Amino acid sequence: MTRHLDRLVRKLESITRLTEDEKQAVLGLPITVKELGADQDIVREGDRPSQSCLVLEGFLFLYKMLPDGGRQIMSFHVPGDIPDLQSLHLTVMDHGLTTATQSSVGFIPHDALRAICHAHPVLADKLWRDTLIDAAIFREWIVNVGSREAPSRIAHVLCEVFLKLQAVGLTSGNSFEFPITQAEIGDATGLSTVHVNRSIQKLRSDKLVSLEKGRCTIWDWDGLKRAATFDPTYLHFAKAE
Amino acid sequence: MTRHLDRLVRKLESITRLTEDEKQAVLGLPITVKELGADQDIVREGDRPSQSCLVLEGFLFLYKMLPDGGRQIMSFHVPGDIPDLQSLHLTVMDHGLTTATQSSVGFIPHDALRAICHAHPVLADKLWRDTLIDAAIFREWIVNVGSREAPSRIAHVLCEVFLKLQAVGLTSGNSFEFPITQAEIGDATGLSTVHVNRSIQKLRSDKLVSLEKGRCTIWDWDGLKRAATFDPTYLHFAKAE
DNA sequence: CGATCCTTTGAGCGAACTCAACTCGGGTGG
DNA sequence: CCACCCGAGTTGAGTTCGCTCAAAGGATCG
Repeated sequence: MTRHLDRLVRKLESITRLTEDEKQAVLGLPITVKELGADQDIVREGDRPSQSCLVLEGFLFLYKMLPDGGRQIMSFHVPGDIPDLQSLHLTVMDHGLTTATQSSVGFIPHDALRAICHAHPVLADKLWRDTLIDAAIFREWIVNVGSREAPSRIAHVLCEVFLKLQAVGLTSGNSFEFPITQAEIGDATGLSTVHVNRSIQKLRSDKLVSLEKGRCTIWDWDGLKRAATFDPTYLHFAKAE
Repeated sequence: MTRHLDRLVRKLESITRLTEDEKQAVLGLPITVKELGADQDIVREGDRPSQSCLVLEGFLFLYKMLPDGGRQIMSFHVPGDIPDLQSLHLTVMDHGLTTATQSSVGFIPHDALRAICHAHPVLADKLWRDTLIDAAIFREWIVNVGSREAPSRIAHVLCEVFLKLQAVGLTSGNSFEFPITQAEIGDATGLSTVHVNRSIQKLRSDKLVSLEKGRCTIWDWDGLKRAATFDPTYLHFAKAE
């Protein structure tokens, strides 16, 4: 239990400060752990879940299906994230949540979250902050798909995932696991699979990054940031504020 | 004072239920009203505001400037909205907030908001919900700029603004004030001004909507929704849940 | 009654799309 | 053990949606 909730504590400490008391409260949350394969829906559009999902291992993403059969991915989630914490106060899911890879997730009942929030109002503010950072990421994604060229969009996603993983200690040097297919990258950036492929080749030939066998290695962080016009302010890490 | 805060009460009642007690608490918030012309920045990227802004009259939008001089608008805001409520828990602004038109706005100190949240934990949850709905709107905008064709993107924005205005009683029949320039619509949808113009002509010739002299009239709501692939679920109105 | 901002139109260009085929690697079963 | 299959990545060619550049009409206002 505690071992799993450590992931959440670490994530929260990357975006805020927790008192010892709050830390204990988080570690005391009830959690049910579940192993899932790739491409498993955790919640679907229209669901009314009574629990939220803490990522323990693997990659998840939020998405909406389009009438024409297309799919728009709206965020990637890594261990420590609670991708559907919002369902605590929004009854009906307006999007789906799926595993991109084999994953381990923990479910925390809404009742327990509500209880902890009312018992620790300042901790509630910090969970609120977490959802506000998710919102800030959505805003940045609007910029990404709305105004950047194809290679920049992809570079931006890579910068973001790298920093999110680094914040919870899941990078090794300049590289990290990134088992996301080019089709998924396309759904996240509003590009066709073919164009994603050619754009990645561009990033590769510019010696910025390599992306193969489910692993991403950043050869030139400054160059990648520049290509992405990436500014990490929107991630609102604690150490930056 | 109370007269101004009525706007906020009405907005909150469109997305949640307020007890009499909570209503009184909201109406008791301190507020400083200010009249602003068009194109006035209220907060800028990098600011650390100590108050949030309640829209009383007019249109506001959130935006980010791009290195190339471009601008991405990430949301439009109408009376009753608190576009920067998030600054309550995110120290540094990662975007700007500007008036699109002559506007009247009220400023509410963060201290007062924090106090009301800790005194009324359930009301705090409802304000949290409000920010979560904003996040849901950002998600839908990712879909909008990421996967829809030009006329659909514009139609979608019109559907959204119409329902948001209707929820606070600011539509008259099938029409509403929409004093947003085509250049701004372009910045919001990731399209060039020229292409916005041609796309609006398409919507017009399809007899869906007219858009002139700062007013939008919807001739065929179902057709417009269809063109936009608009599903209002993401707005999370109280009556729908 | 210019000045200015917004909208509209025309024409050529380019980024990204679609369709289609081929490669490569890992798994599975005969 | 190899043949096959399937999913993911890659490549080529033609097309299209939306862009840029440029300029001409309205509308509104001092």
